Amino acid sequence: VTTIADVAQRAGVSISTVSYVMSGKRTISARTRERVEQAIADLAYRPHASARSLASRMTFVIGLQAPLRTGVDVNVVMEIVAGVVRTARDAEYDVLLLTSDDGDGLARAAGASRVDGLLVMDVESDDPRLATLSSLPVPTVLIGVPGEIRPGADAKSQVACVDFDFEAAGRLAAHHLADRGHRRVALLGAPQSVVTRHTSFADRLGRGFAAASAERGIVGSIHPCPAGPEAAHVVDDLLRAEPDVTGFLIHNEAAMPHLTSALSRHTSAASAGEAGSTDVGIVALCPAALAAHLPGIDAVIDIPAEQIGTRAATALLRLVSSEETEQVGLIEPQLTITTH
Amino acid sequence: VTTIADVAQRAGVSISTVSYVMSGKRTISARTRERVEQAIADLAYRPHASARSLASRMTFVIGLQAPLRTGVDVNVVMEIVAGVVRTARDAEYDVLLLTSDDGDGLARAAGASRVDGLLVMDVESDDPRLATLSSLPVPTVLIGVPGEIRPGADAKSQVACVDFDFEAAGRLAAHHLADRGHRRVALLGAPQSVVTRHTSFADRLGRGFAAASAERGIVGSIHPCPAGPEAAHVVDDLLRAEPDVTGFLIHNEAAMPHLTSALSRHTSAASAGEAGSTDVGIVALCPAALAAHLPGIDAVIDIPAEQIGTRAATALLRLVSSEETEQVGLIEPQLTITTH
DNA sequence: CTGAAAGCGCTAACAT
DNA sequence: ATGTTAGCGCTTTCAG
Repeated sequence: VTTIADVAQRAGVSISTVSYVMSGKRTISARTRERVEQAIADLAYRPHASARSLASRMTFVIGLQAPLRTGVDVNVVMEIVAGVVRTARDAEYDVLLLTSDDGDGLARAAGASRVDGLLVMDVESDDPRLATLSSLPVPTVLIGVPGEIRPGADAKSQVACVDFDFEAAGRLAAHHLADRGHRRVALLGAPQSVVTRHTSFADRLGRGFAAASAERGIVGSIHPCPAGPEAAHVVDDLLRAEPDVTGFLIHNEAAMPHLTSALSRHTSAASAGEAGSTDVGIVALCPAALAAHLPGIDAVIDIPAEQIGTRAATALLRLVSSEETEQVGLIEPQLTITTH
Repeated sequence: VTTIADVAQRAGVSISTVSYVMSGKRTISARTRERVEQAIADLAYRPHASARSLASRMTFVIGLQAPLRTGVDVNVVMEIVAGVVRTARDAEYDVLLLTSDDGDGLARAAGASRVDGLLVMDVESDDPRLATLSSLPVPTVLIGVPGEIRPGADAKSQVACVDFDFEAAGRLAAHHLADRGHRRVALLGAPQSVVTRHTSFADRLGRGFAAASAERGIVGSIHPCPAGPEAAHVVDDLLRAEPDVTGFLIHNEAAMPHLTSALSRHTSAASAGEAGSTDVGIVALCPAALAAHLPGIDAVIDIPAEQIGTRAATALLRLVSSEETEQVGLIEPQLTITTH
């Protein structure tokens, strides 16, 4: 409960001097600075955040709207959040956590001047929040790329966004599988609910995968997968209906272990029958750490989750300081061959 | 950027009247109230959070320190966080997200009067933060139970805490296995790092499991498990060294599928040898949703993660309003027999 | 039942 | 290089 006045008194200076030594916004003689800093330390003084923000019109807080549903992608969400928080902290910012199901959380936080900027995760291709966002009094960065925004489109009035380039990842995987000689490939992806909502990343991944398959003249199909062991049924059904599908891109954290084991089950069954003829290829799209020990995977496309958070937060902090920033920041996918 | 003065002017009343209609702290005539509310709606007025908090000395924000590491327990952490945020929102509070690796985040947030209260997750048995906490200018609730605190101990000056009763869960599981006739039981638990840190829940779970095993005259051993497929090795090694261990309590989200499949592998191998003689029992300790589809599990002890968050937040909000609250709130475990 | 006015603790002109 | 002071937008006495 010590105020700037207490510090000023103890240091024998005016309160503005104290303020200025803290902000560095004007030159202070070494001697006074020293005395003030001493007083601050002695009193363990902490400026009152609300007072500061009322006077300066800066809160040093950013809002982050995250999907706190359980199920898919928890690891990725958590790492992105961690990246955001870390980056914010490095810039002396704190993070206010909002959830996707808190309808007007964004408007509330921004309207009450509780935050200097907003980060929105879990974007959908045709996201209804987009309209609202542009009318908010603070800058916003999306983590995800809504449908209306295409890299290269005339960038006026677009909301800034940052994300992993799922479309490129889909293409990369399809090309890799085609290169390996697979003629029929399948994307085992996000749960139906995610697809139905047109969650941005699922749409983009599918689009890239389909486009590259077509381009290479191979047949690519897309199959939503539920979380947990049920995912194995999708594999079973698929391979029963279309036994000649040999290339797979799997992208579903919660189903990953079940997908790989179901696939390897089929592989060994098949090679037991006619040895050597089965040559299944599996590309996993997930955080590298998660894929590291999964058996049966031929290649991994890493989702650098924390980096996504870092990059988004960095972009937002630039906007907050009214600096320029990329309109669409896509993180390029990288495919790593797994050696067993 | 509309202020309370704008509203007052439009409604033809004084500033204080506007303030009072919003707070309900004094009786207002129906007519004035109506006009003011109309003006508020017309102008889409939002009180400035900092101004309000500077004047009222309340921020309507609580701080939540969460472990954003990836790996163990991500689902549980996320659900707890979701419970906290939801509960806070229902009471018109927002949540400031701090991370465990942000050393003085708690002191900073509290010292700068950025929050009205603090929620601390990821407590260790002998947590160094405890000393600091009691000196902070805001009330605090721990999610987890540090070693010094025992239910029933003289409750002065203790920090309030809320958690799932892991000790009781350990006991419950051991008793269940003993009831089923298992004479040697094993706890396949958290990774080594968590145990080494003396994370509160791991300590308590092990303590309860060991105590109840002793009480029932059966042999109980405890085995940390790494996340991912390596967890299977722990099972293999254990069963090679001690083939007569037949009862298992498994508690490690990230290893769960690998543990169950490793165990069932051994089970079927054994029963192939001498049919009928093998009678393995597995109790899973994890969110019920996660265990729902896992094969080979005989019983589940649910970790009601969201409820933990809800209860902790509720306790904190009571403290913030200077109401009384439980010193130690332990959520009782419940064992459910799984029917396949 | 309603107004006027004194702060809340700080920043940023405006002085010197 | 430092001090003085007018607000920032709101809550809450104090005064009708």
